[in-house]
Amino acid sequence: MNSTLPAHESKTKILDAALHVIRAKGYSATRVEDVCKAASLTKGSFFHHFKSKEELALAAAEYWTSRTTALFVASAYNDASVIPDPVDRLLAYIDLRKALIQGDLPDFTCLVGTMVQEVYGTHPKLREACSYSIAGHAATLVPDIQAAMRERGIKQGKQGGFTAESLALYTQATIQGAFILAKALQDAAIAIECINHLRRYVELLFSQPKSAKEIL
Amino acid sequence: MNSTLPAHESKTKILDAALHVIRAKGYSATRVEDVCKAASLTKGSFFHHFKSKEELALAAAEYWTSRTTALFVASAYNDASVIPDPVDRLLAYIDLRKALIQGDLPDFTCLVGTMVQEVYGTHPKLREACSYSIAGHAATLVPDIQAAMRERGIKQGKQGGFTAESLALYTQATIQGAFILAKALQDAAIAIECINHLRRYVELLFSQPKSAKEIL
DNA sequence: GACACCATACCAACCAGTAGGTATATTTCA
DNA sequence: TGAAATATACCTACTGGTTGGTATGGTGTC
Repeated sequence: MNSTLPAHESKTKILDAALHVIRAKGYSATRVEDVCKAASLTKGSFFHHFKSKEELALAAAEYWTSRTTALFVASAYNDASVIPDPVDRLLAYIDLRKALIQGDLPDFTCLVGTMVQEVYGTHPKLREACSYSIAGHAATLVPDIQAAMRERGIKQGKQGGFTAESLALYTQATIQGAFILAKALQDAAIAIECINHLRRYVELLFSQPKSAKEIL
Repeated sequence: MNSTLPAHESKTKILDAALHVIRAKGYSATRVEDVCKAASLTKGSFFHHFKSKEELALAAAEYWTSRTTALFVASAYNDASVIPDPVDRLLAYIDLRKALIQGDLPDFTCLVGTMVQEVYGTHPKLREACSYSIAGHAATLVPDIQAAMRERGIKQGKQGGFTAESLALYTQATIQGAFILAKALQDAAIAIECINHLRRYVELLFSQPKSAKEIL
């Protein structure tokens, strides 16, 4: 899987173009010529680098995964030596997600979240790649959530309680949903407000160790 | 706008078919023949009832809006004479949303949430219809949220606080995002877990009037 | 001169929409 | 009343533009 380090500049240009076009129009509606035009290349070049449109989408999903992973790794939100409290690390992650909401919708929305809605029932490999991207990213939050739960004396439970994994996935669900509302209402501000609610939830969950036990 | 009461059975059959097919494959990838086949009709009949594919989608969005509105009106979750406490009404709504998650993904996911991701940048009228559906539904929650905030002494504020409208939209974002995760992970259970978190958030928000003032 | 890279020209399949027909209600009016 | 006129509902067959993918040929580079 060397597609995480694209060798050729043209291939990277195609992938970057795909990221933008697919996020703007969805997977089915993007024509490979749209991508070519956005990359300032022709179909000859495109099909030299990619066997098919679906393979492009697959590569784009992997490219997206590596790009976003690098972005979050570069940030220090989950570095315990910088932010000692796991709850603060979680909140820093949420603040980072909020800060990333800038520019036009195709610039900050999620490629795989957009694609998976169209392909989950028809393109198993693509669905798998999107799933891997989302679940993999969520998994990076689990250690901090577990540490936070341990510190605050919240135990993983099924009956009324919650697991660290489910909270991690919930953050992603909220963010994906925030993007949908932003697209529907054509307003990035609503996405930010949604993330503010997510932040408040995390604060409430981990800020009241005593009463939390009773309620949860 | 009499499309909320479709006169002809065939037209209704086409709309029902469209609801299912679009939720399964997305808007762009659904061919009108897919819809025709699902409705056991032919294209001739289809284009007799609808001018174009886009007009079908528009009608489907309106149909969806009226159908879902009727469903939630029929339920008593927001009837103050049945459930006196506004917080309990909110929680009853959330429980209802959870209970509706049954069957296959195309059966319980949201038509307009699926469509808007594909069309927000290319089909203004469709985007508008989707936006109307989501925002309109969210608006039905606002009175109960306002009542709950009033009772619990939570004031609408920008600085650190939140508005009833933003919380209403947040519930919808969470649910939409839960559907995305369910599609990605091919598992309805994850959607239910997300809604459990949403429920917990609402509980936490409105269950601690004293400490809430400090935190918020 | 061989190979990677990229362009132009082209093809075959697909698909939204049309043409034109039949059958059955519904309305009009002698 | 009942037959002609009209409108509605639905069908089969076709078309024309689109689009994913190919064939082929050129150009730079090792």
